[in-house]
Amino acid sequence: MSLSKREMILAAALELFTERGFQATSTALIAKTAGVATGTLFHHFESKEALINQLYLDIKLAMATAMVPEKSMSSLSSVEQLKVAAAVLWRQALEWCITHHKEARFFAQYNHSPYIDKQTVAQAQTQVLGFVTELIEQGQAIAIFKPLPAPLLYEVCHGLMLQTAFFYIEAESRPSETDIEQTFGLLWDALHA
Amino acid sequence: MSLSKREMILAAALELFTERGFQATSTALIAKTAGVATGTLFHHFESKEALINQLYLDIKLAMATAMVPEKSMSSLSSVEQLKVAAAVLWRQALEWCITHHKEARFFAQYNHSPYIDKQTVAQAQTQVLGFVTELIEQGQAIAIFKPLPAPLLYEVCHGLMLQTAFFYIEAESRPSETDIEQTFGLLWDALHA
Amino acid sequence: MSLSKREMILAAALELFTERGFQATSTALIAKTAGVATGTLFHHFESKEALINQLYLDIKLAMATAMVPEKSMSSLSSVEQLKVAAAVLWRQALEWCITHHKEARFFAQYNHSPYIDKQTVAQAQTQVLGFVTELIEQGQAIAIFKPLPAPLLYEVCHGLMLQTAFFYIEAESRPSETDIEQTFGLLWDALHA
Amino acid sequence: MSLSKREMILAAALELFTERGFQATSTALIAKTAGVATGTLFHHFESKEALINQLYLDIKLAMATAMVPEKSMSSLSSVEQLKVAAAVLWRQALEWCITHHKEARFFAQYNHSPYIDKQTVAQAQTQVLGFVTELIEQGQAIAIFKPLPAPLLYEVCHGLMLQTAFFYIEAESRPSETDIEQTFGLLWDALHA
DNA sequence: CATGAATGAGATTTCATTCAT
DNA sequence: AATGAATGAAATCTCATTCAT
Repeated sequence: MSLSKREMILAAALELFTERGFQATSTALIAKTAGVATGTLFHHFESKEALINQLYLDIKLAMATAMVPEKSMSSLSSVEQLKVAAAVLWRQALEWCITHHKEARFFAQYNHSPYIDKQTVAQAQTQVLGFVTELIEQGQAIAIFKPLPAPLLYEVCHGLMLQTAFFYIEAESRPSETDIEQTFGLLWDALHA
Repeated sequence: MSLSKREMILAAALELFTERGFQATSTALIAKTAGVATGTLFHHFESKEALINQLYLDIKLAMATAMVPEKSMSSLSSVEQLKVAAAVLWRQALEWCITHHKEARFFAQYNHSPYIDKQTVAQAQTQVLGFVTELIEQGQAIAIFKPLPAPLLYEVCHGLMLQTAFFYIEAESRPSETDIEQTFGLLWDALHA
Repeated sequence: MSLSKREMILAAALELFTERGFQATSTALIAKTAGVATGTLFHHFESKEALINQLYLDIKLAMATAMVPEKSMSSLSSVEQLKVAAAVLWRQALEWCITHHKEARFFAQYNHSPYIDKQTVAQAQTQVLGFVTELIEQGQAIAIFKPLPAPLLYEVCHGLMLQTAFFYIEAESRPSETDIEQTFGLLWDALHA
Repeated sequence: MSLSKREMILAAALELFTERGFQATSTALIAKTAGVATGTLFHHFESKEALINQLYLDIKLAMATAMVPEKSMSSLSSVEQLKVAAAVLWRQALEWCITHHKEARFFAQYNHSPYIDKQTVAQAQTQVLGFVTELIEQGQAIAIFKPLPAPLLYEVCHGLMLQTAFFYIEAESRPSETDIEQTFGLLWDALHA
């Protein structure tokens, strides 16, 4: 068996939650799809909600791993450096979303859903995607980003990226090179002081 | 009684859906909160889903009424005119959201929820908030907005506004005059070619 | 329909709880036996526990009604009066138990069970069977009963009666006149100073 | 490790069964509390029911050992001898219950519970506590005890003792010397012809 | 002896909706 | 229009027990 039962449950849940929604997916169906007994699901996850929260963290982590910059964001001191770093993150995020259809749809649907604990969201924001906040604060430090609250700008970045990715996924098309540059412009211009 | 039973049901549903979520709110609780019998709810609305869709339309309409410009957007030909018109819409929308707490939370939660029919969303977008799309197309016509797909830009406008409003609501604070201008900048700069 | 659905549920629950035990009786079986839908049970009783507590109170009340003395116990001043009153209660209680098989078994099984709230037991003891406590205190007032705590003596009365009734029920026999007198002796002699 | 795993399982079961009830205590919880794996419990006991029956027997045996008279009860021929012997048993039983809190609660709860086999109860009554029945029959032989069925009187002894012990345990107090004598009077007077 | 992941039948409870009054 | 008792399918979660390691 290449995947552990736990992993098969998570995979089945991702598939079903994005295609049918959280409430419309029964735990029995998840278990059946994963090829395990219903009890097994509850052996690995305390509840259906615990399962979706774990899924959220796992996916955020996978996305962050795909985006993660090699150098710390706190050493960027020129506008050019910052813009290049931001553009790289934007491209990585968009491309990951496009090659990870289900995961992107999952975010689009569950990013602000009541099923995900605020605690889980906060954990993802600070621990997993902390480098985005770092970049924002760095940009504000050298006064090229608008002096709005950093958490608001973080949400703006996140929201714009997801909206853009979701737009192409829904349209079942892919952004061209130009689209990527243009849509990055949405973000950069929005942030720029 | 100043409010009809139908109106009391809608008010109770708004309160409960935003505070507890759609699924966590039973029709029995809505009826009890509204002070009517369970059967009465189904006299006025065909189903629980019909109820939330009606609520969505009602609220969108109320918000649009508060924002609605006096002149058509299609007659704007200069950058200045467009920017002023857009700024007015931004301010009106934000202020309405801040004085209509529950309604704003409702949008933040249900704007992309599976409980709202795509048909209802489309109806709101074209009939009720058509002037926003008009403004976007006008701006693209005179080449001051980025030449990205108009529906994508519509979503960007909507998303940024809700995110901003929700940020202040969650923080239980109010945006200052400067905040309003600065956050409008997020939108305007994002759109600007 | 001679019995309301609520009453049919209570009757079915009494039958099944005494024959199969609380845990071994599913709510589905109770509903089926009562000839109603499962949901109906939960329309009338908040939970399975609420059902058994209600049953407990109902039965206690029925037993008390069968035993209830015409005069207040607090006016008994001579030993003879007290003994006669006590003997009458003993006989009434035993006879009620013998003509109410199921109910008596129910008490024997659930009187000190964890499924019955302490609150429910207390309510039965003070409100429903208060006259027993009255008799005990009256006997202590004229110093013919042992000066032990009244609640302890109440438990002794109750326990001896149930044990005796249960003994005959289990043996599937009935106490003779002499048995009733002799067993009353167990109680009276125990209490007597 | 001073206690074998088997003993730790029994100790955990006693604790949990008395505090939470038989059904509300899962085998997984017993194992966890005992610090062993779930499977281990089933190596030592065939089933959850076998476990509680073993516990019942162990505790009955421990109590009997603490009460056990040095001489056989069948050689008592005078009222005085009998009364002294009975009083000793009463005191021993009460004191054991008071210094063995959990065990006493266990009896109060499970003495007539459906989880304990009738066979187990019978075994305890004849083999372990046979001397009580012996004493009763001896008293009836010399006509100082009421001529009621011996098993009924055995139940009366047992019931009165447990009720008394439980009363003090619940009240979190201890019986004084006088209380012990007075409560022994409850039993002796009840039995006395 | 010991482990603990896996099982799957079964339990309680919920809830949108209907309909006789 | 208004009521609220009744429905019964379906959902989540539990748990005693097994067995491969």
